[in-house]
Amino acid sequence: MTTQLEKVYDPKQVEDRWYAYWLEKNYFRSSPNPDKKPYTIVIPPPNVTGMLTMGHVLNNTMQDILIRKARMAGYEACWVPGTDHASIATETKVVKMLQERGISKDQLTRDEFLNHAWEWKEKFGGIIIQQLKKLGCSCDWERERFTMDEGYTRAVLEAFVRLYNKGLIYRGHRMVNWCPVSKSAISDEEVLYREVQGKLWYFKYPVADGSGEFITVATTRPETMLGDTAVAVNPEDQRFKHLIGKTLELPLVGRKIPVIADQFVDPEFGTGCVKVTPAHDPNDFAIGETHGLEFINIMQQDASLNDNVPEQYRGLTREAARKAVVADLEALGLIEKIEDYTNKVGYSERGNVPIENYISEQWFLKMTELAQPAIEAVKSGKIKFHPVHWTKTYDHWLGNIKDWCISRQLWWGHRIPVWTHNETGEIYVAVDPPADGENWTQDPDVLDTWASSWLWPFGIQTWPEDSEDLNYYYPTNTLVTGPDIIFFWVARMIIAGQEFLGDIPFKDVYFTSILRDEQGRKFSKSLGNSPNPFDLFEQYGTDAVRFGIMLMAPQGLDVLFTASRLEVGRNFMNKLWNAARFVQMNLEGDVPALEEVQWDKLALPERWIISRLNHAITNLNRQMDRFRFNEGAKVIYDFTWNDFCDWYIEIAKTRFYGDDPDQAQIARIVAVHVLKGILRLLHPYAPFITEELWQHFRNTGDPDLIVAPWPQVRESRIDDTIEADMSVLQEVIVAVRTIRSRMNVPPAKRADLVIRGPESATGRIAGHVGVIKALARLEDVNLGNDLPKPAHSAATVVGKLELFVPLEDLIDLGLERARLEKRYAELEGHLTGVKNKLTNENFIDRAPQQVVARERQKIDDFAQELEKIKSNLDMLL
RNA sequence: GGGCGAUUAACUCAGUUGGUCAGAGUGCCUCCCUUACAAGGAGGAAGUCGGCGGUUCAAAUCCGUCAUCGCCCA
Repeated sequence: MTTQLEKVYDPKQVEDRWYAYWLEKNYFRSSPNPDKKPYTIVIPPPNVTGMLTMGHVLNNTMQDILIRKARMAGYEACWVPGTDHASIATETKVVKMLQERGISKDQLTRDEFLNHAWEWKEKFGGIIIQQLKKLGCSCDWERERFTMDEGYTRAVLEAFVRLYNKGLIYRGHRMVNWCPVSKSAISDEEVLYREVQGKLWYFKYPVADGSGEFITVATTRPETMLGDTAVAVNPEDQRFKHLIGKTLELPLVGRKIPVIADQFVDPEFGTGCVKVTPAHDPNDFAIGETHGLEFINIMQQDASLNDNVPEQYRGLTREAARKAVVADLEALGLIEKIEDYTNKVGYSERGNVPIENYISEQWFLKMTELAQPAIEAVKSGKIKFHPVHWTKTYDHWLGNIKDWCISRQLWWGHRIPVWTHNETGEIYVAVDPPADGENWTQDPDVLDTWASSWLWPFGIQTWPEDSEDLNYYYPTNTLVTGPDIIFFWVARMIIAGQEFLGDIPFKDVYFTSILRDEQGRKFSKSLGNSPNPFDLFEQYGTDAVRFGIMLMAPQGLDVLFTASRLEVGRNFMNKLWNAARFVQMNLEGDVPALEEVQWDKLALPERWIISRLNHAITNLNRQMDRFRFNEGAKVIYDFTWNDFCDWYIEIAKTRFYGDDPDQAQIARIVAVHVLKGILRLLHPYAPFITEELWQHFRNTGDPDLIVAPWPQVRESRIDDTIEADMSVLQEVIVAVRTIRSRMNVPPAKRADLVIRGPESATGRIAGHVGVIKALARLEDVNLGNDLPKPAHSAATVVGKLELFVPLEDLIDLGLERARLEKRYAELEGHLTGVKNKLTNENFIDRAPQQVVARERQKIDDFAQELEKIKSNLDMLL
């Protein structure tokens, strides 16, 4: 028991101090302990260039909750942090930084560029790690990893070599998604499709037989016609059968191209004739292969036109080329019409420009075979998804998986470990370069970043070397991540775990909500609608932000985030603070543990609050076990605010200020016991304030809260009879308060109360008249079997009890009648409903006995209350 | 085109294997600066559980269908 608490909780005084203390005490540190079960989480490694967003706050708070609870519950809790190197994003930033210094990437050698990149990473990378510390994350920072660390890099290369040796990796000229900004291939998953208002241009291609006949094709991309090598029609299409096999002359280019027949062509679309550009469209690529067409690449890496087009178009951007082609065809009278057309265009996720379909030589990973164990792992329930519906999305993707393009034409990343002999052309694939390096040339490409982060759950350990850590911590327990990377990362990690370790990487996957603003728009940099977490920490306190966002994150739905909703969190922290402050004000010296008090000395309210506490522990455990972070927060909130503050503390006041020192001491013991229980339960959600308060209440020998034991449920302390009795007491108090309020009795005025009812009912509350008096602000309270209704009194019914509050001349008969009539009408409604049920023979026959009995009981209760209300109503007339 | 999800009070959400008078927070109304907290306390009003149909003794809950909104895939 140290110094008095301030009147208002001030997070700034508290947060950094405790974080530093925990670090100093090494509480986040984990090492294999054979006496404990491990509980492991690997952080979804944020981008090394990244800054903390509200999405990170949501996601990492959940991980911290899980890990802190596990630590308290006696697991060897280990949360491994780290960052990933984010090939494209980082390289883009470094290129931009160099540009600002007047350096272009082309002027630099690869090594020079990488030196700049590392320098940049050392200077700016990892800001987000510091930010996670502000959030309170209890990661084992000594285990922090970066995907381009030396050990991790070896793991990535090892994985490549193993897959290559199994024949699962191949190199080939394929059509890939090409980002003209980063001048690199990207995977299917990195392409985002957007609806674009475009045009459909109808071009006339002349038949090269001098007949003057034309074929009209429709296209959304005029500039690609410079690379056309055929026109295709459906073989069944009567309109064009006669043209199949004929030759066309491609306008502007003059190339002779055939008319071919292919089932693929949809006669309904456009004109039923399609231009075929095998080098720049995936469908046309397939047609080109079937029909042995010429593949003419007309673009350079930045999507400007190359030398395979007529001179006047060379070097034009695709946009300029489109204008030029349309204008030139127009001039030749070869445009039949132009229509408005909405289509979906693939955009590069990083470059934010339309991608090109581009043929180039790339490395691919065969996925079909690898996917099978991953499908099985989830189907069999070895890995559980929360919410479960994501399994369908997962199954569908893996069931239709295509080969993965894993090479990127970048420098920042893991360089593909393949060397070609300068003379013999021999291929060498290994983690380490060939001994006679000068005779070999290494593949210039780097691996897709996801082809390194898919190893994360074991790449952070010593893999491929075996070790105690790897064996102890793998498989990990829970992965918390966003559903937007279910394919990019989650599915691939499962594949990698099965492939390289023969075991799943984690047992549970929790998919977080996606954060949106009030209008339902995703938070994004470009919209500028994303709040800065640090402003929120400043404004509300970190605990309040953590708790508030947990409270507002629904299951499997997006979060409509508004900062003002964090007020609930702030208010709650302040409420807790003041409850603790009040308890502390009433303590005298050390408070013994609850266990040292004889149980039968505890009165109804004390037994009740302890029963409620045990309920709260049970409910919180249950909600946490099923990853209902929002429901868990609510359990703590409701128990603390409603049961503890609104009821127990108010009752404790009667003990503290009463004349029975034994009861006062018991109330102190119970209040401290419950408060410490709350602090323990809340700690994972709100680590700072709880640790601070704990230090004011800890007894000698208590550990720090972060490592204090998680509360155990004591089944024997959950007592339904006690809870039922207490709820009668509460109902009586609320009923009197309602009468007072309705009858406009001033709060300061003490009223009297007569309680009439059978001994069986009055006996249960007779010992608690003091509590009723204090909480309902009463002077005299009389209980009895056949007390008369006092004159001029308001009446109400609680169960078998009739309550009368004498109001002398204050009573407003109109108000009282209205109040009783309302209740009367309600009861009649319920009674009719129940009667209808009970006169239904089918119900009596088929519903379970208990249900029927319950309805019979209800009919009695309603009828009795109705009777009492009616008689009181009659007396008013 | 295929799939997934949502629709419950003015707003944001709970509602477990179908069975108390459908709940909470915010907001709203009334009263109160009562010796923990006005970031508070007490009380109150507020719902055709998206529509229609079905199963059942009984449906917010299960089934079908339609509507609206959102997401993913093609």
